[in-house]
Amino acid sequence: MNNNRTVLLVDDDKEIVELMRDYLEDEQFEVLEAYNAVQALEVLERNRIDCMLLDVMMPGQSGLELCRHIRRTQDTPILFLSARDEDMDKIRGLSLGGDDYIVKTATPEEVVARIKAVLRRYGKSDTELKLELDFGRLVLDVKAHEARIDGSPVAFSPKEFELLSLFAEYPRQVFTYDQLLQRFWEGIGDKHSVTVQIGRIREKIEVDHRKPTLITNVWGVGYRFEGVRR
Amino acid sequence: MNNNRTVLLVDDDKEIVELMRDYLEDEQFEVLEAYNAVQALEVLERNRIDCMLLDVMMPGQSGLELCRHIRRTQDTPILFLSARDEDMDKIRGLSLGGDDYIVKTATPEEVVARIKAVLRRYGKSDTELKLELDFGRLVLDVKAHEARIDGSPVAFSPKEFELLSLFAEYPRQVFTYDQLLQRFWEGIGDKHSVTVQIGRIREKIEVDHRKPTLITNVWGVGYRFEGVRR
DNA sequence: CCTTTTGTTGATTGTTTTGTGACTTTTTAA
DNA sequence: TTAAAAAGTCACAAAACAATCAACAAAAGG
Repeated sequence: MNNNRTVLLVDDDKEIVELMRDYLEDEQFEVLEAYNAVQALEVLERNRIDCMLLDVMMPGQSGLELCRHIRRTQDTPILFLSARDEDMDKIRGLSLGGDDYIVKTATPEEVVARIKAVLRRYGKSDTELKLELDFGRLVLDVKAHEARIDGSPVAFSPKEFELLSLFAEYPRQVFTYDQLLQRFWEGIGDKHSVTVQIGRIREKIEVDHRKPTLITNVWGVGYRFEGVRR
Repeated sequence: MNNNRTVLLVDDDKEIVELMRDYLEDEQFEVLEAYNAVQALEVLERNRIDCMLLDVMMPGQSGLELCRHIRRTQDTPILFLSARDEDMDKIRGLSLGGDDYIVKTATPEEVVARIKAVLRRYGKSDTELKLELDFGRLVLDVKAHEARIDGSPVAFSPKEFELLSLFAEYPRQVFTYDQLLQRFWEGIGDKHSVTVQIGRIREKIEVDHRKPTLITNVWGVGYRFEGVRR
């Protein structure tokens, strides 16, 4: 009897599947495979899985449809795998609190780390989730809606705090202007608004806000949070 | 004489109740059952329970109403059982630190584990044992429904006292307008009511009610109690 | 039945936030 | 090296928000 966590890999690229399987099995995961949506559904009928790694852009848009189907029938965390950032909007519409998404350029180590993170988060309840995000100099107390720099509280506006929380929840992940606009400006708005908002956050959290090290800009793409959880 | 923990199961689906009862009795829990809100209230009148497992979506919205009633009369940890994620907002408004939330796809083993976790957490907290909340200048005697400022009793209206007690029980935690409306105004009502009520409490507990230090506002979010337990 | 207490609503005032435009600086690539 | 594009800064005005006072309605108590 195997008591390990089971992960279902769904990707039409066999090489990727095999690569990921090796990594995951090294980490004591039980791995199931599927190369298209139909196969995935078959596997899902016969097996109980803990988490699914899903390529969104398989032939025939079927990745998204598969996801929709799963969302209707069960509540399994999904890790979306996507080559392009543009699909993000669609994915966001389908994803739930336990989900995550990864760009294909990510290393297998990163993917494994994300899967572990998702499972850790999912197994726990809302109340059990760690609510203090500690990055050393910067600490976010989500429950108290408070940010502290070097121990002392610093006031953030609602939008600032929401933005910062999102960044802090997903360190080292790039958020594009479009993603941020979608999420915090209802899709309508100017890149400029993002820039200004980021600037205001930086003023408060950076040592030298002219040379930001905590929220860095990825030229032509967006922003990334560089903090490391303690 | 049975010295075990007592769990009340409330769900209109008898199968689920029976399934859960078997699992819980295997784990040496004392189990009480109810198939609707009315029955649940009857059971609650006659028995002391340690924890309640409550289906939120029973016929007639009665799950949430039942919860509201319990929250007004006693402080028992509730494990919310819900089929969908959408109910989360309402639940969050009613739940407290000790509570938890489970989706219906969870296995019985998971549910049992969660119940144990909730009881472990709940049993530890000494907040429940002490009936006097002492913040120095302000002392709340929750049982006696009495508040004292600098030793002398001050009159609070029922709503004022309930609000203040909630804040005092969970210092530094932000309560949003929505959460407060859910809990004290049956979900219907105006933000304004909250503001005014807070204003009246502040008049009584703050040194300078123009510059509140005990109940502070978190812009665009809600209120937070800043007192420190002695 | 009247008085008192308690809760809600409206109007007003003062404060905080936030998007925008003008302008500067940095980065990239030719 | 330079020009174009992207990012950053700053200040200002409009919009959103909170606090307060006062008036009103509803409930409770005698």
